[in-house]
Amino acid sequence: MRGKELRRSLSVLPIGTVMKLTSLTARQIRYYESQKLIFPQRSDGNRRLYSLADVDRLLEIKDYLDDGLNMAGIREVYDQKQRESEQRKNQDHQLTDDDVRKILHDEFLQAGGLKTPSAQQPQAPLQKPL
DNA sequence: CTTCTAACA
DNA sequence: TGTTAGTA
Repeated sequence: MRGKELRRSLSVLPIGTVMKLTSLTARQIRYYESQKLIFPQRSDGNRRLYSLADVDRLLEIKDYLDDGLNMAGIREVYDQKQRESEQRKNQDHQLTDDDVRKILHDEFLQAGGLKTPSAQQPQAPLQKPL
């Protein structure tokens, strides 16, 4: 269900290939990395290895540059998106007061033997959908 | 031959 | 950003 995302994240492209795919110079690609806009992996003898996701990101960076943004500005955009996705992760694992109330209530019924664990229909989900 | 880091007539 | 030097 996500084999494609996995392959998009596989870092196997040398900088030379990325140059052709993005029309950027090696200098620029390395510079953007120094500005923390991309994080290619390293391998072999300290050589940079890029993923297709990295290539897309570089293409995206080029667009932002055309829109007049500087390195710091682009980084803020990505930092912002990263913070938003982190909040979503926490949100999924945070139970609302109502959820806690329901869980406690269900456990109480089970402990009292007034209800069979098999006939559990209105069980509170452990986590909410996105 | 390709890539890397560091540096600048 | 370009470019070059000296490596790995």
